[in-house]
This record gives sequence, C-alpha cells and structure tokens, in this order.
Amino acid sequence: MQPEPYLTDDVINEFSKTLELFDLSPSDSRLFTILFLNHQPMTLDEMSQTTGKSKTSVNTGIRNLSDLNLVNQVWKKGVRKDLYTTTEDLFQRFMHYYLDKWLSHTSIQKQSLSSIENKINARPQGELIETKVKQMLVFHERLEKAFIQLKSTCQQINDDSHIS
Amino acid sequence: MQPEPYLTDDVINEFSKTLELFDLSPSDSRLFTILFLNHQPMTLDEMSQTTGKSKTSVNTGIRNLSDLNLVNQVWKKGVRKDLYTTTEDLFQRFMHYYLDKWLSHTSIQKQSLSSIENKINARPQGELIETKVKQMLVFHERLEKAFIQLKSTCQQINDDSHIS
DNA sequence: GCGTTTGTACAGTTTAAACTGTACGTAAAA
DNA sequence: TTTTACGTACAGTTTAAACTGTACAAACGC
Repeated sequence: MQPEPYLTDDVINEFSKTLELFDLSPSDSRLFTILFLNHQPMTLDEMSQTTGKSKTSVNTGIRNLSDLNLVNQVWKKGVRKDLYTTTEDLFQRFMHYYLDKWLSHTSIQKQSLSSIENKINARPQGELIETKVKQMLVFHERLEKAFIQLKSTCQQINDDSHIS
Repeated sequence: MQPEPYLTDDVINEFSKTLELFDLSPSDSRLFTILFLNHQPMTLDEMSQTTGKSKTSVNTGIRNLSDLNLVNQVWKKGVRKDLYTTTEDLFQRFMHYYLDKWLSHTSIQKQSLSSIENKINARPQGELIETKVKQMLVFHERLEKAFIQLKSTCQQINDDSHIS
C-alpha cells in the first residue's frame, strides 16, 4: 500500500513524460520513475508488483535501462534477490546518453555523406543530386556545432552544481 | 527510373536515419527525404510510386509532415493534382520544432511539479517523496537552462549562415 | 550431495501501429 | 450539365512491438 497513491501516481506520470522525450519507451520510463521514487533498491518481484507487469517484462525493462547506464545493480548482505537502483546524477546521465547518441550519429553521417559526395564527384558529369547532398552535409555540420555547444553548456551546468 | 538508384538509395537511407532522431517515424522520414531530394514538387501519385506505398499512406504521411511545418503545398498553373515540397531552412525548422517541444514540455513539467510540491507541503508532516520531487524539479530546471542556451546557439548559427 | 529459489530464454498471445483498397464527396474539364 | 479525376474517410488487413506464462539453468541454503 503506497501513501497517497493518487499523488504519487501524478508524479510518476508527469516525470515519465519527460523521460519519454529521451526516447525511452513509456513502460521503461514508468519503470525508471518508480525505481527512482523508491527510497530503497528494489527487487524484480517488487517492481513487478508495483508496475503491474509480469516479472519477465520488468526484467527486460531493467535490462534496457541498464544498457543505458540508468540503473545499477546493488548487493545487500543477506538478500538473495537481485537489487536495482537508479544511478545518481540524473541530468548528467540523461544528457550524456543523449548527446553521445547525437554526436556519434552526426559524425557518422557526415563521413557517410562526404563519401557519397566523393563518389558523385568522381563521375564525368556533375549530377543534380550533388546540390542536395551538399545541403545535407551543411545540415549535419550545423547539428554537430549545436550539440558540441550544448555539451559544454551541460558540463558547465554540472560543474556549477558541484561547487555549491 | 531514377539515375543511379543504388547511390540515391544510400543517401535516402542515411538522411532518414538523422530525421528519425527528431522523432519522425521511419516512413515519414523516408517520405520527407525523397521529397527533399526531388528537384520539383511532387504529387501524391509520384510519391506513392517512389516510396512504394499506397496513396492513402502517402497522404497521411504528408499530413503528418505538414502538421510539423516540414512540407508545403504549392500551386502550379495547369496542374490539377496537389503538389508538395519540403520547406526551406532545414536546420532552422527541425531545431525549432524540437526546441519548442522541449521547452514547452519542461515549462509545463516545472509548473506541474511545483504544484505537486505545494500539495505535499500543505500536509501536516513532511513526506519522504518530497526530496524526490525536489530532485525532479532541479532536473527540469537544468534541462530548461540547457535548452534555452541551445536555442540561442541555434539562432546564432542561423544568423551566421545568412550573413555570408 | 539435494532441494529450493531466482533470473531469464523462449513460444505464444495480446495490443497497437502502419498500411491497403474501396468508396464517396468535391472540384475541375468537357 | 455531365463526366472525369483527384483527395481523403473508413473498414479491414497486415505487421511489428509489448507482454505473459511456462520451463529450465544457475546460484544459494541446507
């Protein structure tokens, strides 16, 4: 029995919406939020009960979140079941995950597009598509610039919070 | 018949991947890219043929993209069919869409969470959940700060490109 | 060692999204 | 006006994702 279930439910729903913006599925977001709100690490069975999903389902959810470094497994003496908890530094983690994803993607795309551009240039006649590819390259360069800037902003935000 | 179909196909696939990062569905991304690569505005039938999807499907895709202000309908004298083209200023459009989404979301969430916080504070005894809600608020404040900064970065990138 | 508990692989089911074809309303052409 | 052609609403189908229950293998307590 949760204290004030309706209020907690509001919190869960609201925060999950934010996490969905980070490309987490609704169920994974919800699972993360529940785990985050809990004051102790949770077992699969507990999460299964709280989410109302099967243990298998929770298991794959936890695996997803672990792959993203958003949850950690912890050990507690005398407890046989696996215990999980959310990682500290929410902001840092999420932004890091997101920025990494974007930056590596833009980097790969830039390479890929300029390789294509070269193939086109190697042709005897210039092709119409060349203009478009060039536009795409510019697009990715700007994206990259924006995200590099964002990354340093985030680092600064994080540094600021550690001073106080 | 497309010129060098395999090369064009590469370009389409690569660029679509980028658009998917902006929360477009794979099909919508592909549709947008095809339209973007075409040098003239396209009709539903042309897009249907090029994508290999039904006209109905293309129609809903175009509607999605229109809702996001990513394509425009254009008129050409003597052509009965509806003609569509992608909007200019790719970078501007996509970032604008994305930043708007994030900023309005964080703003709403901040409000929502502080309202919840107030409800908790109104209680006789402080609750454990309060700490967590506070952490969520801080998280959203940082997000907002980061995105406001990103927004101004994007404006600057855009300004720079218009000077030259 | 043996029995019990826990996590997870797998097959089957449910649920939601994407897609298709028909059929109709509307607007242009004759 | 009649005819033709186009866009789109709608119902049904296909496809993919999320989820469940069973069944098994590894880990623990005895």
